[in-house]
Amino acid sequence: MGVAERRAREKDDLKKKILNAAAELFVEEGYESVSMRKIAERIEYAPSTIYLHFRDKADLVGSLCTTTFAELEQRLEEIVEQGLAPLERLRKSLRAYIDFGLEHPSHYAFVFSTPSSALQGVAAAGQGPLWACGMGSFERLRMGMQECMATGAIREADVELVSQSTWLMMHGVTMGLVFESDFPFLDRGKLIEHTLDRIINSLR
Amino acid sequence: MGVAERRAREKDDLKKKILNAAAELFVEEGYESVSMRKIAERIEYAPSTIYLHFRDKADLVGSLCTTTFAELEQRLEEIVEQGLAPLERLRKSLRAYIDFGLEHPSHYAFVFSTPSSALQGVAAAGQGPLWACGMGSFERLRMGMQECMATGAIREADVELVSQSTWLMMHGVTMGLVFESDFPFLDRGKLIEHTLDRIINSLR
Amino acid sequence: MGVAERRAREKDDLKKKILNAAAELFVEEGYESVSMRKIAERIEYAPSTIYLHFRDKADLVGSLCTTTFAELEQRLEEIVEQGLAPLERLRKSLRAYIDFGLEHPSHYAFVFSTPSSALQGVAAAGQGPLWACGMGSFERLRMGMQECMATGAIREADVELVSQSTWLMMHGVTMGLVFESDFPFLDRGKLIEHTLDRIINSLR
Amino acid sequence: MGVAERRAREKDDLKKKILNAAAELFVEEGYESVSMRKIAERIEYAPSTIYLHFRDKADLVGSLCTTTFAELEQRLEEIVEQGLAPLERLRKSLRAYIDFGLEHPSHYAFVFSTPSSALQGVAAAGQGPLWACGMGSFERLRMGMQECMATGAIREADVELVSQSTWLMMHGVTMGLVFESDFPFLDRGKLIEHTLDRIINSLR
DNA sequence: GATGAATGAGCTTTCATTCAT
DNA sequence: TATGAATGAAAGCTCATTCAT
Repeated sequence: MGVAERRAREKDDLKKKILNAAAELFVEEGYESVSMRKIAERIEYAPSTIYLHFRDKADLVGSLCTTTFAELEQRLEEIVEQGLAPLERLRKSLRAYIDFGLEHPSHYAFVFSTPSSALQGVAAAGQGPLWACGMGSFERLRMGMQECMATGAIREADVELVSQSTWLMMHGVTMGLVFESDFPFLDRGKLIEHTLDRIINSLR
Repeated sequence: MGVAERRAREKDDLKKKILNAAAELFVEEGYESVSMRKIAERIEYAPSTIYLHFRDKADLVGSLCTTTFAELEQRLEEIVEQGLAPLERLRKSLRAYIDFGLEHPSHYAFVFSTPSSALQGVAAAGQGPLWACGMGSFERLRMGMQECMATGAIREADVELVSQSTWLMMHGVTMGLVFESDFPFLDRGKLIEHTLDRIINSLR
Repeated sequence: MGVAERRAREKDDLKKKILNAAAELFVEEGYESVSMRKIAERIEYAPSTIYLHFRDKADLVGSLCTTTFAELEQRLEEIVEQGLAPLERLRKSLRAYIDFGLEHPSHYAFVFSTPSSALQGVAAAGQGPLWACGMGSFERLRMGMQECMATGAIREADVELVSQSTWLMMHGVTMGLVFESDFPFLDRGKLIEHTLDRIINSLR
Repeated sequence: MGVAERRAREKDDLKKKILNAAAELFVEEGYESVSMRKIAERIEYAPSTIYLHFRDKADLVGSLCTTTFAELEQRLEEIVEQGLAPLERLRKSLRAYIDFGLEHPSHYAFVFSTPSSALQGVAAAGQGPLWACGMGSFERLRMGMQECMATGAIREADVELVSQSTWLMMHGVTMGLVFESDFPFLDRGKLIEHTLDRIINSLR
């Protein structure tokens, strides 16, 4: 039994290793130029080994997104559980979103900068468009927004409109910092806080 | 002399033809699905002919981006020439930026979501990172911002900080709308205007 | 002892199970589309288990052919035992040969249309060329022929020549019907009987 | 112009070289284990070069059959033009059929021993089942048969039945000699003539 | 005796690129 | 200036096989 458990754990470890290598490569080199071979090379396994853990490339990519955003959702969940005031909770969530992106630049960039046309197979393989796996998190944003309005923390407005608009701006911050990493940005922390201020303030 | 001129003109014509064909394919199918072969086919020349005008694919694509972003700069230039009030001019410029992105989604996405490491050639070919071809436009944004502060149209602040922050948000709107084209966004026009309101208001 | 016996029986059982599964797949999909994996799947064992019973794929397929052609020989044997008149016995044997081919098309085709060079293993594995497993049956044909001549049922002639010639024609009927299964043949039964008439008559 | 002609000739030569290499390999190793790579290797070209001459594997295989049987048909045509007596012409044609097979064992064997299941692509690619390209020759056999009956050279009978039956036997001789090349056949020439005697005699 | 993990060789095909003409 | 022929590298994926457990 101990043996079976260890095996299962090892198997899972390798799966994660593959996912991480894939995410890194996707961002370093762009989705299209990442091959199963390169992933295998990076983890120093034979290409065919990957197929023991993922049905095909689409399956791998699908898993990548799912696992990635599951983690984001969990972080947001944790913030909710802290029982903060609505506006503070909103701000913390936004900040967590950006931080998540900066900590997982590969995953974030992959999900949001892979043209869906390049991923027909992935969608076909199962879960619809890539961004779909981020919907849970978006849902949370919308709820936070609603709550803020309900408690008067921010101005009343079309929740959906405000949420989408907010996400777009947040997305810009994350993508910009993740991708244009060699752009001469000012101190990132300051830049993020300043932008959060603007985003939040424009809600009042 | 007349002969030499005609030749030069013809040479230039073909170069433009190639760029146009590439741009079309680029828009229709995205960077990775554009092949030298397809470009050649579309203009009814042999693939090898392209190499008489461009060192390689990266060179071609690089030219494409430069040319295209030159257009953005020109649009912003035209807005400047309209002699509007600073704030109005700023807003028009921002809107023009987004519109430009939506009209050239492939180019925009390519410039801002292609990791430089995926393009051995483009950078090597000369002009540094891809986003560099957008620097002229960023410059204009900064100038507009400065002018608004100078005339009191917006609050005084660190121009660079405010400009970078603004660009990040603008970038989010553009990238979001360009990339997640099947996300159930509300009416795009309304969404853009609403977000512009927020961005501008948060400057006051 | 009882234990050892049971084990031996079980081992043999699995071997047969493997052969049966292989034969089924063989018939359903043809030699090249049969993979060790598919065989293993069908009997619900791990692929590697097969290697405990057969040296390699060639060995497995070799066994398959041997086993199957042993059945042909047995059928011919049974006909001999029926104690018919020589000519009638000859005809029945010929018919049995064709029927056997039509009932085991994959095996028949495999044995007679697999170039030995494609099977490094089978020959190396032991019994020489694939067709060798049909030699026993050919032997019987020759004996039947001889008997017919001895009893005056057919014209005297070079037994070997007549036997080889007969086999060639028989082989054509079998292979033709087996392989060109979508050729618009007339009623197969009639076609076979007519051809048998010609083959037999040309012996008189 | 001379240049263009030479080029066209060279191109054709290479195409034929590819086809020959393919045919050889198909028979030496069996259809399924022949790869584009192996074909390329044999003619000492890069695999990708083949694709300059054939759209894909199915196209190559299709061409192989077409060209092969075109030659057979032409040989039969030449015999018709010799203006022989019907029965003699029939016999000569049958002999030509066998000789053709023995001279092009690779092509013959390929056409008649490649399971259609292995060739879905080929059929899809165009000309239906592989044997279809031999129909022209079969047609000629039927016509010869009819003529023999009309002139009383052979017994009256169902032309289609007799033709199919004859082809089956002929096919056996050809396939047997081509494929079981290491079987201890008697002198091939004698064996063929003897069998032809039997086939022809059984028509009277 | 049986297995799961892993591998290496192989497959068809596409692509950017070169070079003699 | 323009081309056609050719190439080498790479892609995703499958398979027979091995080996430690």
